Amino acid sequence: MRKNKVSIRDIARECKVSVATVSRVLNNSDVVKEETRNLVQSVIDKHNYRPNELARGLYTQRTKTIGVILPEVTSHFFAKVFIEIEKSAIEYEQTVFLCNTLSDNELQDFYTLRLSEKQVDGLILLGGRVNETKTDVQYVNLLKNIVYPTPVVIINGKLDNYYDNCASVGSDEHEAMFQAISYLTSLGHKKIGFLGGKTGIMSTDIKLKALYEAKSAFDFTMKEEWIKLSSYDYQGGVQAILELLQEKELPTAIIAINDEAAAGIVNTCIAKGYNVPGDFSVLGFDNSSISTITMPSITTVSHSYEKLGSLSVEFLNNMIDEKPMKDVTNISLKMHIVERGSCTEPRAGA
Amino acid sequence: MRKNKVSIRDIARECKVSVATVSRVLNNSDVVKEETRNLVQSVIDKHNYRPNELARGLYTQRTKTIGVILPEVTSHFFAKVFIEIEKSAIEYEQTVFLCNTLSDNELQDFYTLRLSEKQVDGLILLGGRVNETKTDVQYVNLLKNIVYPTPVVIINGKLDNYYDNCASVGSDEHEAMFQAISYLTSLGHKKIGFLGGKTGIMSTDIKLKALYEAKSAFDFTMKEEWIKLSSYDYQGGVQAILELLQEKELPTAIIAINDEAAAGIVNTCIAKGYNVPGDFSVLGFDNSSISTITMPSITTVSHSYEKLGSLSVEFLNNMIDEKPMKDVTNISLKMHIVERGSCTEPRAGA
DNA sequence: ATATAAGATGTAACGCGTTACATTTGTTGT
DNA sequence: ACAACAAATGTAACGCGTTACATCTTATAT
Repeated sequence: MRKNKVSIRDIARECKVSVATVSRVLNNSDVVKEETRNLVQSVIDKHNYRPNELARGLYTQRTKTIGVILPEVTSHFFAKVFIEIEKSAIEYEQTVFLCNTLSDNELQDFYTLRLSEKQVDGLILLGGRVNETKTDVQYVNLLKNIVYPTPVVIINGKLDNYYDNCASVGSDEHEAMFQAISYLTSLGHKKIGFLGGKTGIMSTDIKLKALYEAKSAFDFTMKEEWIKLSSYDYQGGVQAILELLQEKELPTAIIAINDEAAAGIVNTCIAKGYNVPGDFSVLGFDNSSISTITMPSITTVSHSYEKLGSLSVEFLNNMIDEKPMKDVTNISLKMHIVERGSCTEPRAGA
Repeated sequence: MRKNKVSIRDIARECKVSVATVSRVLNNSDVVKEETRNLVQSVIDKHNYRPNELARGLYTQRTKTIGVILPEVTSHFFAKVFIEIEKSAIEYEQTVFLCNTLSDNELQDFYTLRLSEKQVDGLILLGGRVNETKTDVQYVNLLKNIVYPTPVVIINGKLDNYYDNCASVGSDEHEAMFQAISYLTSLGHKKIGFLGGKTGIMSTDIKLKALYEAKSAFDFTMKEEWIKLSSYDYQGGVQAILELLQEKELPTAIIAINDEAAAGIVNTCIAKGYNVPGDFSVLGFDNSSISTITMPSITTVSHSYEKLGSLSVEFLNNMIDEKPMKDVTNISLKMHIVERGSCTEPRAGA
């Protein structure tokens, strides 16, 4: 096997000291004599020597590496969370593998396995097959059999009844929906519709549930015909609003499953000659970049991205270091409204 | 040091064979007797044993891992290229570290170092401090001193005069600009402006240069007052078009530095009561997701994302495997126009 | 039946940094 | 000057998979 760059033994030889001493210098052990340390350090610098993290990890059983598995970074939501995860990971001196499953189960299995073989210290799962509505048994078994005991954090999901070493962090979309309705009713809206999304997917189910529950807490009407499900993207919004516009009676405010759908709704309304927010106030979710570029820009309920990232990394590292997590292994973060241009009071008499 | 999961020695012991034999089974060596292979495989399956990639990499000097360093995955362009890189990497059985520099030089240095310590087989640099217009000497020295001889691929940049083991892949933005102008003049436009971007940044400089050069090849006029530089984002587009609208004479077609700026231009024009594409045809670059959601949607010059990703990974792996690269170590890919709604022939008499 | 080749498996060194433990050097006390 | 202890450094095993080389079986040839 061909020899790699300079190794710790090369440095030791040149300094006429043992590898242990060089290692001590590398790890800032305080037992090394100042003089020796200087000598060793100078040789290290001279050769630009950097310890091989593979060898180090092999012995210490710690790679300072974590894996993140999510559907697609091209989605703004995932990209934002990822960036925050990375920012936090850096504080723990960790580097992160990013794996995009493209919503393909096989690919998710494959990456999970790969990351495990690469001895990641922990795994963060995002938007995958484990959420509050459903748990993919097959995938959970993979985790149990192969990745255990590597700690796992689920973002917007829950797993602790199935996997020992895990925690979860998520946004409280139920409460967020209440905030949304509170906001719209306080503007004076009494007729609220809901567009986009798909049943069976967590964030749709949660929001719909909250919508029904909110009826007793706030003063508004919400008819079945004002709920049009479709999908999570721009086209989903377009399709849903087109269906809604068929109805004889219409709501004055529309809550969209997310900002992409909201953008489709806003643009379609305008194309059809309606005024937003004049005829319809449109409220989105997620605070995606798209929400700032439509005309009007979209008022939205935002995740606490930074907290989402930092808490998941913190939880993960608590588990990695086997620190007691107390009772808090599952946290729901509050979302918050970001006011922009797509919501106002309803037109008088509407 | 506490013992990790099952190791190859555990498997060997249970099978009463040597570790070499187990290793042979793992690597599908054909010298193992069928019977032995079955025995070993059954024990491997029984324990869900997976070889430790750290140990494997330590010996083989190959981690099957590559690093990608870019400014920010939240930018759609980078996210799209990244996804394509990952898709190709999987074919080489490689997993990828993603590092976001947030355009911070120190962070870029830090990650470069980290990836090198982690013994990545190769590095892909994207949108960083090495491009065709400028080369950050300090960073290049870091590469030379620390990461060498690890191969490096630069996307949209060039480095081969400075670093031995490198290649580059990029989009031919010069030619793309000619395509853009050819397209607009063929629609009948004779007055073309250019908005957004910033001199000193490669893609602006290249496009401007092409714009001037195109004057002799196509029949159109382009006045200095129709060039308004600003930045690469939505706001940059807004700002540039507002400045342009101050001029007494206006172009009929506008080329934007990218789709984000184009979106700002389109929305601002509409807000100011102009019609797009009626009063102004607006042409963007990059084929970002934003180009499909404005009204009208934006006609754009797209990168060949898939090729950008696959070629950079292919080049990288050629270098990793020390395959001869022939003369081709720098490739410029053709861009192509994606027609959407923001360009038509100019209004009669304009 | 014996030599020779081919097939199968084992042995041990290797890649490289870390650390428990052993050994050497230096210091303080009397 | 020598014990007793502290400080500094060295030795070697370890983490774990791979592979060159050695050894042992079994098959083919004569």
